[in-house]
Order: sequence, then structure tokens, then C-alpha cells
Amino acid sequence: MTACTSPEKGCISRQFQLDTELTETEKHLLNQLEQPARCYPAGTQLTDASNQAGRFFTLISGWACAVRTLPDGQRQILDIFLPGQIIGLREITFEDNLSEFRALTDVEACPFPKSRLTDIFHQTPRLTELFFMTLAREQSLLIERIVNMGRRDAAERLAHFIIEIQLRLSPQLNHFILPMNQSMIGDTLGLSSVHVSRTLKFLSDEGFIEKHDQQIHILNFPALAELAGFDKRYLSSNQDWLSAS
Amino acid sequence: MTACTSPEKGCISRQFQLDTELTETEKHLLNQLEQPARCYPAGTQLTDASNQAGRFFTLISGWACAVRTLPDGQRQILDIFLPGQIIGLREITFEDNLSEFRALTDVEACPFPKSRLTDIFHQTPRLTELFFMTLAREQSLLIERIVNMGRRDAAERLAHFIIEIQLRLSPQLNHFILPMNQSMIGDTLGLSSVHVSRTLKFLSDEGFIEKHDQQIHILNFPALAELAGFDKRYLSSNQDWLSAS
DNA sequence: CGTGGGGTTGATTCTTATCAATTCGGGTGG
DNA sequence: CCACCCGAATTGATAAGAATCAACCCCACG
Repeated sequence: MTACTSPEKGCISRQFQLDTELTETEKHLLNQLEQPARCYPAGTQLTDASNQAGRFFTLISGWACAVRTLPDGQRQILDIFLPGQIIGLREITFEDNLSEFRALTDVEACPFPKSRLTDIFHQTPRLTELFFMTLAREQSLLIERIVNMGRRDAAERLAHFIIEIQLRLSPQLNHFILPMNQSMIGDTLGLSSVHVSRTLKFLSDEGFIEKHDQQIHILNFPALAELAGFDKRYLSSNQDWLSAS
Repeated sequence: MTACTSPEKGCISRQFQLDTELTETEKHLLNQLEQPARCYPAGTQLTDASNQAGRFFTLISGWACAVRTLPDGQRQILDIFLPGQIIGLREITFEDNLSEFRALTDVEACPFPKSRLTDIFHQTPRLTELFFMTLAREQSLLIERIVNMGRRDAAERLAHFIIEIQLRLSPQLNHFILPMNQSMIGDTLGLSSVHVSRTLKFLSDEGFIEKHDQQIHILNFPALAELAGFDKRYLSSNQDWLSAS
């Protein structure tokens, strides 16, 4: 949790500008959410379930996740956060946060209090709309995971997971580094680590993917997408409804 | 899909007023979303997955749900909507809706186009915030379902489901009418209808609940909540962060 | 009366979890 | 350099949970 040296600015506004034009004021407000950046080493907890609710983070670099620990010790990973995302958005309405945030890799992130976000909402309604959109998009990711866990078997789930991460990370490539061990993957998909191992082997044996350490290489994207029943429309959104800037 | 006789007004604004005070203007804008009401008989589709995206509904009375049908014919119920909810909120950002909306009981609902909602957003930023809050709360329901499907067995899932519906419907009571057959319940929880039957029987035999037709009676709420690992905090939200009205 | 949808029950099979043993690779300390 | 340890991954054997298949009941409705 040491101070970081080179916080790369404008991560969030760059993210939003994929969707729409931003005014200078809007950019300025968003950039304020990105300082000061701090470093959290892999495995560190950004905040725990009980205290420090109402704290957000902008994720500048690295991966993070939201985890829920059940009374019996089982874990469920609720969200995977990639650079440019805001961590904790949905928790804004809740007194206490039922989940905790954890760094999956070394992470640069900027903690800031609830009030900073509400200030933004009050100042520029248009950014409220953008955040509304962000939330709607996150919802569609959650929906897809519900379909995944409710109606697909282990191989399909894993295939779907791999494709989703690949597309969110770099849609034009076919490989990425997955900084999660197999028990974390299991906790994400509702599988045991042992079964993740077997299923990963199955996907390799069948020629869908190749895996060396944390490197995932998608060998046959169409086949993998077919297996997963993947419909990428849930990832892309449409901004017609936004106010003009 | 016949016109309804007595559309009870103010369903949405009543819902919002549980959270905060509304101005007359705000109430007026919200009430405009509730006319004209139409009736949809049980089982009817309000809109299908392909066309008519960008159509919302305010649910005045009855139950509805969002369903996703997979290529192989399996179904997953994504959301259960109860009176006072807005159907289709998260889909606002998407070109085409991957899910369809279906009436579970006879339903009174008011269809209206995307543009109506965006108008509201542009006119009163404060309602945008309220809708943001609504979305955040829906997200927490989805999160809970992910935990449910990922890490709980059939009995726990069913228990959790029953408690959630009871609390959303009428927290002070301990019984309600569940207008879903067992295969719909299965499609909601990711179980087969046969297994739902068995599990329901188990919950009865063990004295957690009683069931006659569609009447669910919770006999031992604490025990059921314990079994489900239910933490009701995800249902209640906190409005500190809202602008003054 | 038939007919059909929903629910129950039993038998069987399949998927996945659990438990246990083994390997592998990367530190660490002697 | 080697012995040791540790966490993660793999593999196999077994058990639990849930799906599937099939038979049957019940009852509302033509």
C-alpha cells in the first residue's frame, strides 16, 4: 500500500470516451478521481467487508476482484475488475459492503470516498447518465454469469469465461495472461479447483486453447465461442440515449 | 393485451418515496410513465428478445420476469419483477435485448419507449440519481443470486429464493402466493423441475415451510434463513448520498 | 369420460465435489 | 550445490448431488 510513482492519468475518462465525447470540465472531474494513486501488491485486500464501506477505487493498472466469503468459508468471486473500471459502484447505496475487494495482481488504484462521486453527480447530470450506463453494462455482465452458472456445464462455463475476459481485455488479440490460480477460477465459476484443472485440460486436449503457466492462448475462437454459446452483444452498448455534451 | 379499466396510479412514485421525498414535478414525471396501463394475461410475452428493444414497462400489478432462452432450448429466468418495479431498465444501453419479458400472472403494465426515460433524465438530474440507485439495488439482487447458484445446494437455493421473495413482497408477513410452477422455479435457480419438487418436499418435511398449491407459508423463518445463509442487508439501501429534493 | 399439464416418486446415470496421493517448480537455508 | 519445504497443479478413486427417464397420480377442463 505504498505510494505509486507514475500514476498514468485519464484512465477513466479514456474509458468513457470510447462511448461519447467529454467536455473539458467532465474530463477534469473524472481525472480528479484518479489521484493520488496507490499501489496494492497482489493478494492484498483493498477494503474488507465490514469497515470502510462507501470507499471507491479507480483501477489504473492490474486486476482486482470483489469476493464474498460465506459463513462456512466458501468463497464466491463476484466481479473481475480490469483497468479503467471503477470498483465499488453498486455499493454506493449500501451502508455496509457485503463483499471485499482484493488485488489479483499488483495494482495501482485510487481510493476515494463516496462523497466525491456524489459531488460529481450533483455537478454534472451528464456524468450521472454515464455512470448509469456503466452500471447497466455491469449488470449485463452479471446476467451473463447467471446464465453461465445456471445453465452451462463446466467446460461451457470456462469457455465463456475465457472468451469474456479476452474480449474485455483486448478483443483484437487471441491470448492474454490470466493472473488467477485454479481455485480462484473455481471460485469465480462455482467449480472446485480440481474440476477446473480437469476442464482446462479438456479444453487443451480438444484443441480449443493452449495454456502455459498463466498464458492463455485461444487456438480456435469460433469453436470455443460455439461451445460456450457465447453471444457477444452483451458486451457492447449503445449510447444513443445520452444527452449531448 | 386489452386495455385495463382501473389503472392504479402512482405505483412507481410510491416506490421511490420509500427512499426519499419527491417534488410534485418529479411525481408528475413518474406518473406519466404509468399510462396508459394495459393488461397482459398470465404467460403472455410483453416483448420478445429480438424486436421491440428499447421498450420499458412499469409494472402496476402482478408478477413478471425476464427470461433468456438458450440455443438448445434451455431457459434461464433472469429477473423476477414485482409491482412497482420498472422492467427493462438495464437494457437501456443495448441495441437489442437478449432476453424477453413474460407475465407470470395476469399483469397490468404500462409500456413506454426509451425516449420517455431519457427525457426524464435530461429534465431532472435527481431522478437520474434515483434510477441509478434502483439499478444499483437490482445489481445487489443479481450478486446474491450469483452467490446462490455458485455456492449453495438445492435446498439452500430454494430457501434463499423463498425468503427473498417474501421480504421483497411483504416483509411483515410469513406467507405469500408464488405464481410459478416448479419448472419455472427450476429455471430461476438452475435446477430441474423434478429436483425442485423433491427439494420443496424436503423443506416441508423438515418443517421449514408449508405449501398448498401456490401458497407458501414460512413456518420457521430463522431456521430457513439460517439454512439459506441469508443476510438481508443486500435488500435494504441507504439514501444519504442523494441530492436534496 | 378422455386429455393434458403439473406434480410426485423411484431407478438410473451423469456431473462434479471431495479426498488423497503425486508431481513439479520455486524459494530457502545449510 | 543440495536437501527441504511449500503452494499449485495433476491424477485417480470415491461419494454426493442433481439430471434424466419413466411411471403414475391428480385434477381441471374440454
